[in-house]
Amino acid sequence: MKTRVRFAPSPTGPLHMGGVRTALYNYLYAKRRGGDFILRIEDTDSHRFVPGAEQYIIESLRWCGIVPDEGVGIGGPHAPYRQSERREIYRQYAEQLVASGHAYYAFDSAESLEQARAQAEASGQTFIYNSATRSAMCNSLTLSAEETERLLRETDTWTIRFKMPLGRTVQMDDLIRGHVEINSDTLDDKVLWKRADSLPTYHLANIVDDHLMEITEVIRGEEWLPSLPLHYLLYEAFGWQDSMPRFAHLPLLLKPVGNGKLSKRDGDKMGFPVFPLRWVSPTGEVSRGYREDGYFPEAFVNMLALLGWNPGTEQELFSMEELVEAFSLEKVSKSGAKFNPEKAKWFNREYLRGKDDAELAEAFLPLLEAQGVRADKAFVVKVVALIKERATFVSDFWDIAWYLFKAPTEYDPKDAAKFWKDENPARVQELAAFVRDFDGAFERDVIGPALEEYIRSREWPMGKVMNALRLALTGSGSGLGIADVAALIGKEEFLARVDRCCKYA
RNA sequence: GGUGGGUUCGUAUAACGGCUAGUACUCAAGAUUUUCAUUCUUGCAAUAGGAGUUCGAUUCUCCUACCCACUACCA
Repeated sequence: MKTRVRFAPSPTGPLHMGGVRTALYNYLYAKRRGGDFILRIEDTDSHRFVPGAEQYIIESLRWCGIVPDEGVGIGGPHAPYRQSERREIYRQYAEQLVASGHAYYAFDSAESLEQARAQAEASGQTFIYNSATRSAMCNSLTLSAEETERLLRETDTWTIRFKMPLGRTVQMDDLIRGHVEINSDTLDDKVLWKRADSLPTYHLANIVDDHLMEITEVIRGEEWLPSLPLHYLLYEAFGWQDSMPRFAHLPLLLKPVGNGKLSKRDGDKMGFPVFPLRWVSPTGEVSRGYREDGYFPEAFVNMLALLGWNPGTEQELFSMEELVEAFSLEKVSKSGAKFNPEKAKWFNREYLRGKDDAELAEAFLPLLEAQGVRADKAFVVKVVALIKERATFVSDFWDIAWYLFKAPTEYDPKDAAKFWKDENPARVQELAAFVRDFDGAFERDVIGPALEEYIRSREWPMGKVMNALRLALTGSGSGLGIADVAALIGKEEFLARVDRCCKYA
């Protein structure tokens, strides 16, 4: 049987990086087994629907290189893939369950449920709508057939609840957690059909769609583990247990410090993105994204892949193809993974170094333009080659190498005090004179050694003079090698900068 | 409160029940370099606690502690 997995987010806001990881693991699992990855949108909660969220999800997956084989935005043999467009499908299944005695109509008002809960709480107990209490509630099991008929006909305020069996030990198997069992008496009669918007709840829609779409493995977040027994029982009630998918519940992504799962707040507080892409909420609130923060999608994906999974080898850098090749659910860990923003940066640094100079130059060009600099592409390629080992993001380039594009107009006071003193200004001027008369090629490996040789011949202290010269050329006492700077800015600019610095002082 | 899940250096993780508990990030020190960064080398640092099974337990069992999730007509 062909492997078919799905990622089924709810469009209630931007896709969290934990969600991206779930999508990624699904994708990797499918591709490893030559199967299909399906994107299904679970928008059965009309109240929490957020405009733009679905497009955001699609765009995020695209940016990460997680390409669905079927689903919203792509289509496929099981279309539509948006649950709100499948509402007619679910109704019959919900009623089938009522007909077979696995579910029933419930007419309890929100107030009466509230009251039941309050009452239970007052006596120190928790109200559970199940075999222990359902006989005292208002539903098709307690009402006469006629009354039920009447209510169904005359009102539209009914729900369908699953009739949780009494005294069952549900035996479950999870691909990551192994065997899990639970007594059904601790579970409640979950609502399968909501009166609120005439739609199924997650549980019903999810099971029906996974069945209809021939899903073979359900890989989802750990927060779903508590509802796994209900899902098992639902498959059983439908008589679908033979084709029931296997389940894998992924560990949660936790906040970098302290306890609890990673939330949007943590990102804001600690200065890292929680979302793949920048998101502007309908109320205008902005959340930063990995893409806009300058992360390469490959780095983001690589980092995410290793948060909760390991290849069993010491390899850390993986292309998507390599991830597909190496991925297996057996190597997914059980415990939650604290996200480490520093490691995320490390991954980006590694990927930045691996990029070729022309590509990086291309990415740098717009930033130069924003700084009002017009630069020749070939020149930028040379600059990038020199600085990429010093950067984490392309956006670091300007701060690292701005002085290769324009002359400094100010000089770091501390460095100036340290280096622009004693004989040094005079020495730098003498060096400039030497450079003026220098008729060798103005290249790194020619002018560099020439300068060194001159300094040595004059028996000046190498470090002090070089730093004074650096100050003149770059405005700072630290940075790129003098030979590189000199070669890149050229003889004329070299002389002009020394001249300007001397006058400035 | 109830139910379920989890627990190896600060973090991510490795270790068929068997070497001195490995690797990466971070941090520190040293080397290299004209400075900074890079690079290289070295170092710091962990099996939550307690019983049990076993010749031997990070690994299996139980108890305790702690953490997390769920406990909606949300997903």
